[in-house]
Amino acid sequence: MRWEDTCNQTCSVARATSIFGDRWTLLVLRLLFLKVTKFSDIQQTLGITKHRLTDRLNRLLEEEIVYKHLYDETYKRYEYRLTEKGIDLYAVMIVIGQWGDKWLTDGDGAPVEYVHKNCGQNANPALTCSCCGEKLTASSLSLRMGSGLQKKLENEEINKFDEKLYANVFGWEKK
Amino acid sequence: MRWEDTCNQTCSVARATSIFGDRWTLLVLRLLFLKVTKFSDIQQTLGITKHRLTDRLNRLLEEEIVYKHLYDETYKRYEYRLTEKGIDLYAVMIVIGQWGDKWLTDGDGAPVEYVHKNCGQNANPALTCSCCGEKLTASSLSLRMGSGLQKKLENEEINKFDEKLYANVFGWEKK
DNA sequence: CTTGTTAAGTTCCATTTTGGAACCTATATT
DNA sequence: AATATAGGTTCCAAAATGGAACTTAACAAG
Repeated sequence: MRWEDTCNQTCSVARATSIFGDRWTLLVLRLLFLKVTKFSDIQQTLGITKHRLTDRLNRLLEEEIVYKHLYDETYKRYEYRLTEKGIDLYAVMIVIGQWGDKWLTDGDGAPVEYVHKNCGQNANPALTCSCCGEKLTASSLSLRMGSGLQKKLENEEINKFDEKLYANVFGWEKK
Repeated sequence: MRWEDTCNQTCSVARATSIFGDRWTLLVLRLLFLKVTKFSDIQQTLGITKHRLTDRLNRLLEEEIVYKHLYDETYKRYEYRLTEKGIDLYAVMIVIGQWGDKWLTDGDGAPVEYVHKNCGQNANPALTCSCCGEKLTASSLSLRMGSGLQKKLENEEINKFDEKLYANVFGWEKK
């Protein structure tokens, strides 16, 4: 499988990764959340080359993760803003940042802290179970087949890589 | 700035992204969480070439996100297992998967669901404030400087890209 | 009206990364 | 002695990336 075929996988992590799991894209998205939205500002803040940035922004436009918004009528200049789909990636940014804060700061502590506006405290965002509210850890979750996979199985839309993966996850016999 | 210099940024998202924000690495990590841990199984499940996989696994070994575990004494075969640092990335996987479930499944629903072992229900993992327990959204958080950034400022360890970024985030004047 | 400036690209070309296929090595099986 | 298998490594072509120069549309200054 070539990299560009990962978007055809059934797994949601793979499909999402096929969009932003490459060089620069996550860093661009991070800047959009931080309100660095103009082409030249993004380019200078990252030090990325212009054509690379053009490429990444076009991909995000295609995927409707960002849209162009006219911010200067006279010069016809556009900034890149997150759509609802894009804003929904905030959890991804937060969680990646939390992991970096914990494991990559050499004991200096987080460079930036998140304050929860509603309660005024350091939010210290954590993943919890929507049902019982408990904090989730890797060992507290188990997997089961969802409707998306069932439908694909019925319609035989499962490719050989999917098959190999889910054979392992759900213990199907391998040929 | 070249891609390989992103690891020198102050921002935790940038530092984390410099490790797994490239082609294949997130997909490899996902398989390790799904207990696909042998070199050839990972290679065949992804369809990645062997030397590319070798490269990615070596990087994860260097970063101490995975370690090698002897699983076959006679053949001297090793599998790749997540360290504590690696297991801590489970939140990243879950959140990326959740986003994919919501935006990339064409209405078919999630291929895989998470069951919370403790309460037996569909976990539907959500980011919440550790202080008050409320669900967090992009608009409910604000940023403030943390000790990591303060120390770097005192020691003048801020590069020009950091400076440009934090000038924007915290409203410092630009030259 | 000519020159200059700025944001946002595009083009060209060299360098780096990735993909495909063949080859290598240690261990065990036939 | 030949074959199989996991886990690589090597070689080379193809694709992605980086650096620098060029382009375009809009206006501003002299």
